[in-house]
Amino acid sequence: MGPKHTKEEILAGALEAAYAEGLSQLTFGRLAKRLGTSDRIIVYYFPTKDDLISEVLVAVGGRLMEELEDAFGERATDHVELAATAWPVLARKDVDPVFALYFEAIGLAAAGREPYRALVTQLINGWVEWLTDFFDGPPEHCRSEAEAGIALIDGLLLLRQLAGPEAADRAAARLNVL
Amino acid sequence: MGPKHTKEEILAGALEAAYAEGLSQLTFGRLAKRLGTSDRIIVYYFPTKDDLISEVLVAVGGRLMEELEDAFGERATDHVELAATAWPVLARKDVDPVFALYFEAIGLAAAGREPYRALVTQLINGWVEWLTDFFDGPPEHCRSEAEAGIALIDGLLLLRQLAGPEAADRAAARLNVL
DNA sequence: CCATAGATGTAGCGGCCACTACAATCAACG
DNA sequence: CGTTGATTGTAGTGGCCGCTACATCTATGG
Repeated sequence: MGPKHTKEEILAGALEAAYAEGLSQLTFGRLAKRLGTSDRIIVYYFPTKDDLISEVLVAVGGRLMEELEDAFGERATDHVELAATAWPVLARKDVDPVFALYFEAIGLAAAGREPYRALVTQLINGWVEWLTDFFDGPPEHCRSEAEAGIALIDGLLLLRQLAGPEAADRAAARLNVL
Repeated sequence: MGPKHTKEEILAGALEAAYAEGLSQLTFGRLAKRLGTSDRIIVYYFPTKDDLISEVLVAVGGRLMEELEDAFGERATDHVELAATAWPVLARKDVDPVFALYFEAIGLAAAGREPYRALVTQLINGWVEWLTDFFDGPPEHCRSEAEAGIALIDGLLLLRQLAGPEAADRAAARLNVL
C-alpha cells in the first residue's frame, strides 16, 4: 500500500501552494488544510519549517533552471545576445508565478533571513557558473558576461513583475533584447 | 509639554528598525520594545499595521528619491548614460540597507501582498514618470528610455545584493555603466 | 504470532501576532 | 470648577504559528 501521503505529493502540494499564495503564506497548517490532512503528517516528512522551505526553493530553482535550459540552447557571443535569446522564453505569462516566487525569495534573502539568503545566493552563483560556459574567451571575461546577462534579465523581469509586461517589453526593445 | 512620544519619533524608530531587522520583523511589539514604550502608543498613532508599513515605505521611497536626486543631476541622452551617472551614487555601502529594504518590499509586492503591491508599483511608476523628463525626444521614446534605465539599474542592484559588490561592478563595466 | 519500524491521529504547548476595552492622566478652555 | 479631548497604562482577546508528546495503527519480517 505505501503511505497515504508520500513526501513527493506533499512537496508538490507545497509548490502549488507557494505559487498560489506566496512563500510567506506557506505554513504547516495551511498546507495541511490544502492537502486535506493534518500538519502532523507534513512535520513528519519535513521536520522543521526550514526543511520544507529549502526543498520548495530548490524545486523552484530546478523549475527555473528548466526554463533557462530551454532558453539558452545555443552559445552566445555577449550578454545582450544571451538576454535576447532568453527573453522570449522567460517573458511568458505562465512563468510569471515562478518569477514572482523567485523575487519573493530574493526579498527575504535581501532581508538577511535564513535559509533564504544561503539558498538564493547559491542559486545565483550556480547560474553565473553555468552561464559562464556559454561564452568563449578568457574565463574572467566569460564570467562578467554571464553576470551582465543575469543583471539584464533580472532587471527586465523585475520591471515585468512590477510595471507590467508592456513596460518590460518596451525596455527590452530599448536594450536590444527584443 | 506635548506627548512623550511624537509620531515622528516613532516613525523614525520604525525606519531604523526596518533597516536593521527587515520589514517582516517590524511589529508593534518589537518596535515598542526598541523604543522603550508600549505597543499601545504605536497603535495610537498608527491605528493599523498597514498604516505603519505604508508610512515606512513612503519614507523609504523618499530616501531613495533623495539618493536618485543626487544621482540624476544632469540630463542624459540614453538609458546607459542614465545608469552610468546613477551607479556611483547607488553602489555605495551606506545605501545598501536602503536597497535591501527596497528588494524586500518588492518581494512582498511580487507575492501580491497589500499594501506592498500598491505602494511599490506606485513607487516604480513615479520613477518612470520622473525619469522620463530627463530625456529629449518624443514622449514614448523618453518613457522607454526611462524604463530601460530602471531595468538596468535594478538588475545591477539586485546582483549587488545577492552576489556582492564585485560581481555587480564587473557586470556594470560590461554594460558600459562603469 | 510477535516484534519492530514506519506512518498517522489527537491533543496541546508556549509564543507572538494585530488589535481592543477600559480606565487613568493631563492640559486647555469656557 | 467642569468638561472635553488628547495621550498613556493595564490587561486582555482570539488566532495562528512552529513544534512536540504520546498513543495508535499497519505492514513486514523473523
